[in-house]
Amino acid sequence: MRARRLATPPRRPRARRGEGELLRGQILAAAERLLMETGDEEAVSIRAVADAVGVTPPAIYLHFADKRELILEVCAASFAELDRVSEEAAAGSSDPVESLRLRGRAYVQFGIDHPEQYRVLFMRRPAATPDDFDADRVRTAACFDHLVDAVRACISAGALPKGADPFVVAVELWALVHGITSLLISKPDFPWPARDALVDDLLDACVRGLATGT
Amino acid sequence: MRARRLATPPRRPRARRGEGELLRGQILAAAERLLMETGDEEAVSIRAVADAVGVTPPAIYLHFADKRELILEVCAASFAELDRVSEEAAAGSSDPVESLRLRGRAYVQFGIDHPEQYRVLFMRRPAATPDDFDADRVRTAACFDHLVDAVRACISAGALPKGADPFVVAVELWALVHGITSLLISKPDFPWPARDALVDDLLDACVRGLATGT
DNA sequence: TGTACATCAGTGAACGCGCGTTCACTGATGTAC
DNA sequence: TGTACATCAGTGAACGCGCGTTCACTGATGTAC
Repeated sequence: MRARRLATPPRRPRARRGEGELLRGQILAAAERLLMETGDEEAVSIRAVADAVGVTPPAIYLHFADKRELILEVCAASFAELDRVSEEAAAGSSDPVESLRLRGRAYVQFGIDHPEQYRVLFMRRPAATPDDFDADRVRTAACFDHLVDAVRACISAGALPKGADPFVVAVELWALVHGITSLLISKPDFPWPARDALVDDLLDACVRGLATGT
Repeated sequence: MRARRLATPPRRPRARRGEGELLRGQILAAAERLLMETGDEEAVSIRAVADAVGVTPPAIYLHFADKRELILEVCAASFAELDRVSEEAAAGSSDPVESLRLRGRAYVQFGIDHPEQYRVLFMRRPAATPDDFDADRVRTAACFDHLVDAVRACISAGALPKGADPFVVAVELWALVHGITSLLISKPDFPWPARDALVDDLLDACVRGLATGT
């Protein structure tokens, strides 16, 4: 999809001296807003962001080295947000398995609410440059670690076998909720069963199955 | 990623009269090969395909209305291939649960072997036009129906409860293997546990859990 | 057996597009004296 | 209190790129007479 250009983009008044950093925040906000509104990473071009802020394209380069850096920063914010809503939801119950359910639901809900961010975070081709990879890995791990902790809590509570590897179980649960989330995003017209029930049923079945495993 | 252009693309000899259809097949083959080699849908441009075949870009339009139609046809072939390898693998055991395991493994293996095709089929933004959607839905369903049948076999064999809805269970199992497959593709550098064991464990846990469900 | 002709299978050049990025510049604003 | 000046926060125009697609054409090939 190509971006539509405004005939006369409204011009933002130039920042006063010492307030140049204001633009940086506005660029990030505009980039995220474009991602939400267009639902298309391709539409978030340097020119489109500049238009949205009311500034000329070269002004972007006063605050970001290149396009990669801009997108990366937007992703970092989304990662933080996903981690935040997951933690918040998980705090909704003191029962570790119920907490895991809530966490799973929140994860899927984040994907539904921010499909293009989710796509960039988890469904994109891995970046070509090592720099991107490092940043990606660190952030994935940060978010993932909380899930591993949640699995440990289930093991401690006896809902999962004492001998279970928390990391492996976390990977399995991640794959599970990611599978639901990404399919909902990619195939919105498929006749899906009720979403929350799907998440709950599958998580429950998995936890039960792992609990009774060989 | 931008495609590199060859300085002097080798020229394909013109087909003889009545053999114009040969080019169609060569175009499809080249498009699929480009998808495999570059691992990037963006690299499969009309010009790149034409270069690969040894023909000029307008020649493509003698056989395909536009780019969309060309990509769609490549996808259809991949869908058929995925269905074929799944069925073949599933035939490897007469035990319905073991058969399901084999099917799951084959599905994941297909994704690993054809990451860019898998991405186009299952991880892409849903197409904007109704035409694309229809074709997509039909093909998804064709492949999906075999999974529903496999679930029915498990129910008949008593491995899953008599009251289970085969469609819902199939959706859950699809989400499960898709989750593993798509994460392996998107995050190849994540420290994944052994792949086949992951698929088997998760599928088994899920089937056990569903069997002992409320 | 020869030749005019229709057709098939393409070619070559160009269209307008949006993209990321660079470069030389400008004009308002605060500050030193 | 006034003014020269450095600096900050941008602008305007252009670069070369690859893209999908269109259009007028051409040259080999088979066929009808």
